Amino acid sequence: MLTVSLVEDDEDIRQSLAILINGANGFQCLAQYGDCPSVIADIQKNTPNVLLMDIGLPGMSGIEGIKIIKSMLPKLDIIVLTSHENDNYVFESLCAGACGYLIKDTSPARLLECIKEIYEGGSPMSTQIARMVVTSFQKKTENPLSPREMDVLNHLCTGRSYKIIAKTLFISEETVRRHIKSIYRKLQVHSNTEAVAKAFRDKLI
Amino acid sequence: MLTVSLVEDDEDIRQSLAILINGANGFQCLAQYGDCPSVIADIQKNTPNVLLMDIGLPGMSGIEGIKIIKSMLPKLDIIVLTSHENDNYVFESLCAGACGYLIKDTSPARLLECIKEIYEGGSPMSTQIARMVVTSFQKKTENPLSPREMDVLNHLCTGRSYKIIAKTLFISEETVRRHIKSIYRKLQVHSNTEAVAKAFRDKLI
DNA sequence: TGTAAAATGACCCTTTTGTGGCATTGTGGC
DNA sequence: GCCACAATGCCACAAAAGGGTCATTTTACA
Repeated sequence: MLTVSLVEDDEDIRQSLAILINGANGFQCLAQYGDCPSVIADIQKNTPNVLLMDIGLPGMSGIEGIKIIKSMLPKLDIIVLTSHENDNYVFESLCAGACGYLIKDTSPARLLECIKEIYEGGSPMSTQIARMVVTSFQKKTENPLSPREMDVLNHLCTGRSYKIIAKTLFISEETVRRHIKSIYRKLQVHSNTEAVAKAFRDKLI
Repeated sequence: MLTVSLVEDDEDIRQSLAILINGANGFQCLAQYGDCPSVIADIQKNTPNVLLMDIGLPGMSGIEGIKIIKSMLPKLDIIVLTSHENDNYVFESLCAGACGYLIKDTSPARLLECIKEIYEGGSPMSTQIARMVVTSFQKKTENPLSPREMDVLNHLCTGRSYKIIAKTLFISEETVRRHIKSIYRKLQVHSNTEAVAKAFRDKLI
């Protein structure tokens, strides 16, 4: 028996979901919650196989809730079920620890299938959402830095000093310094840490 | 008419795929290649809507090939079609620029569906592969750094000097220095750039 | 209640960085 | 051939960071 708990502030939707789950063969709705604090208080006593949660909740945001729940039960599979296919919500939910992301117009049959999928180690999401995720994975094709500057930047990321970088690349320390100045100008930063952080955020490395 | 080109070293498989695609309504196989150099040489003259490629190719690896092709045609949709569901291949392919990842036992009907999906802005992949991608997205739940150390690290990532961090956090510069020493010890690094790089790689921030 | 970890602060000294300006050589595109 | 840009190099000085060693207070947990 696959147990599912629900977090959803809309009474009607919550009831419908519970009926759907309890009516399906092999599924059982373990608990229902209307907000984050209640699920956080109860989830360790009543742990379901899968948690289905809305993120547009009153009070504490669902994203925050996911983070807290995940810190308590790292292995719990959480599916976000929301009405908006907004980019930020998708990324924030997945970063926070959700493993699946569905929009509310998902058909009942597909919803049950997704619950089964996540339980079996999958990550159900629409193919459009998968594209968002994959795209954010990929390195930038337009890179303002020259190949040599990338060399220097890569060495910088491993914590090497200018002196060591110079030796490694067979150039003088002054040239390393020159490349770094150029990197700072192009990335619009003013220190090595900021350059490294920007390089990671912009997916240059 | 949706045009598809193939990169696959196995003559038989390539022929079967071409027959499948040409036989389907609304699909056309534009070109076939047996290795990366040939597709790289020809793809700009004969650009398909979707490129279906194996990555276990003789000579230049498919991953390298994808990088080069993507740098020439950033908007081309590439589906990796491979026999192994190996973690590294998945990540490397997606990082290199592939938008879909299918294993070779995908049914002909599903394959056509996937080609259509990627063309329509989706990212076809199995739900297990989606899980790998999503997992690699998520922040670490075990974080060796204390909350205060995380504060300092976050400021470090924005390129702030110890002096500024001290002012912002209402502590002395010496305490900032102390936290940083502690961060270095825990992350086993010896410079600010290395700490920032490790924090990003370990998904602490 | 004791102990460990977190958070705070200080001093000293060496090394590294950031920034300013200046200059040469090669390479690819128009 | 000219121009932009990448890549190379040098000097000097102020600011920042790294690595020691020292210490106190609070908090959390067994």
